[in-house]
Amino acid sequence: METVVAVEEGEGIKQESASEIVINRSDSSNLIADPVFYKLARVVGDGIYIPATDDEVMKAEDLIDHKSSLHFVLDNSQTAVLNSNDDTFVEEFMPIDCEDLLEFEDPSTRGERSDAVVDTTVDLGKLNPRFEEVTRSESTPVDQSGDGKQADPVPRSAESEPSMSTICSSWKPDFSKLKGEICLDNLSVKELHATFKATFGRETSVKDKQWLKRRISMGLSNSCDVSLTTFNIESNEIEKKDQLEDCSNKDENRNKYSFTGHEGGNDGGDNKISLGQSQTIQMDDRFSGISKSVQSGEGDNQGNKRVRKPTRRYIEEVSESDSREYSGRPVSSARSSGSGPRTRVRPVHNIQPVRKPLVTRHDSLGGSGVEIPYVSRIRRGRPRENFMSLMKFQPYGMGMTARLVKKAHDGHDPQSDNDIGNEELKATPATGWSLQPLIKEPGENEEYSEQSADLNNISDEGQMDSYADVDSDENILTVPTAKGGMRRKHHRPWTLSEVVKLVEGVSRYGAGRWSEIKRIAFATCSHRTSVDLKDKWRNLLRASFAQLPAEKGVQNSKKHSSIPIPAPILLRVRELAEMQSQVSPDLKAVKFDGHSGRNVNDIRSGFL
DNA sequence: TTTAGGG
DNA sequence: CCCTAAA
Repeated sequence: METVVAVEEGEGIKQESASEIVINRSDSSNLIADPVFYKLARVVGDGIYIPATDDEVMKAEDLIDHKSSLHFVLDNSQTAVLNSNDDTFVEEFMPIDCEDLLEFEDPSTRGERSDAVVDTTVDLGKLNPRFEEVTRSESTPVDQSGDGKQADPVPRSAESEPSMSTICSSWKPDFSKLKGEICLDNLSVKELHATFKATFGRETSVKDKQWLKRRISMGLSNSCDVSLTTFNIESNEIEKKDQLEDCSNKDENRNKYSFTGHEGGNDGGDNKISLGQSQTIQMDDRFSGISKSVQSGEGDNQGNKRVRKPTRRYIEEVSESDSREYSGRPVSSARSSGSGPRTRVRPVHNIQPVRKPLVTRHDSLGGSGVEIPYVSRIRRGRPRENFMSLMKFQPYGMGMTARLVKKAHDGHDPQSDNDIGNEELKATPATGWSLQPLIKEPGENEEYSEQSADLNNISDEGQMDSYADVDSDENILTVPTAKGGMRRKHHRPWTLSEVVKLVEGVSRYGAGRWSEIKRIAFATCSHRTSVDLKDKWRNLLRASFAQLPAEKGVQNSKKHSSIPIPAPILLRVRELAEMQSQVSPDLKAVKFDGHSGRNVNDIRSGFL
């Protein structure tokens, strides 16, 4: 039932294309759902997984299509199984206190999930490639006895999962509130690119509309912790490339991704994205920071041997090994383990820990594309709330993985690996002081936590927000822009997913409870202070009332350089504002022209 | 410390 | 985004 698609690469990471795609399919045919789990990743010499690039993902998808007409089954109730990996992951990597979340949880939805929700999972592979496989492969070599047994329908990886899903399952964003529909289908490739960028904070060169749409929809649906997201493809099949064109032609207009979910129901907020013709993707999404309660100090001992934290030594080695350029794969002690790259999978952590002492980062601000030296960060503001808890579990900043994700635009660039490396270097001073375990100094701690946060982001489909993450940190300096102006380094554009999280947060807690929202929804985003949220909300409000009337281009104003915010989001913003009486009188005038078919009141029905 | 606003 | 005032 689980299929791992891996692209293996030679050690020289740079030799990008020398990779082969390996598909291991272990099937336990007995599983009812027979869900197919695809994970796509590149395995480098050390056995380290590198997140697949967009291109790779595409290739893999094609490959999959051809090879077997696997149909992605959706039905049934194997949810737990599929999610298990994610949960496990979360358990270990996202040790955030869940209490707050629970607080808002609707009791009625609790515990219902098992029967009500059916997350059949079809991981298209692009979803969260690396974490999953890493996680599971470590404990269970693919296709081994554990999984294959009939007696045990549930993959071993599921062992420790239940708790999480139970606890947090109900905590999902309700996209139901996004009444508008996101008509990705109407967008041109170019527009899709813009949206893609807005969503993930990075660009892509993929021209495939279908792919872009899917990707974007996924990105929208899950904000940070994608690891928890599962998609359901009800149509049985995922249309592949052949269809690419068809889709664009036939369903150009009617094919829309719409968020319609219903919160109170059984699914407790599962969201569905209707793909128009025949596909329905169900997203089991939750607020970014969800995590299971992590009280046990170790949190990962019980039953999971899956993930191990990198040893300090490892980290040190890595950092020492290269101060020049990140080759893409840490030297890693892992190497010594020796078995074939494919068989031995190193814990994700190994990948990232690299706090490379590199010193520059490519900055695209202002379009000048300059290399900017990294400066040690100065802690600013408040981001620190959840850090302790985070650090507790992942002292070494495993979050790096996230960075591994290529932000590469589309993977064509042979150098992408390097680029990534550079980005990763970012906050680490050349001195390497950051190597020391957390608990050092405020600044450092923060960094670690940020990394953790990054992890979450990545998980989803691989790389959303990766760009943003990289960019974050404390680059307080200003950067020269092409135009000659000086721009603040700090500004990190809001990604669509962040916006969505914000909106969700406001819907739950209400505008004004910024700190709450920050804590919960942005727990994993160390940047974005409550003030930032507030400011962003202010902007959203303005934007929503300004642009809605036109209700036109979802993201047309290209001139505004800033990321376009999809109309549906703005709509939601407006609704929330209205219901919360945040609307200023003058703006109100505009709003009553009757668009919203839905009553604003039900927006929060499940909450407050 | 967190909010609300102004810059 | 930043800064500041007010709570």
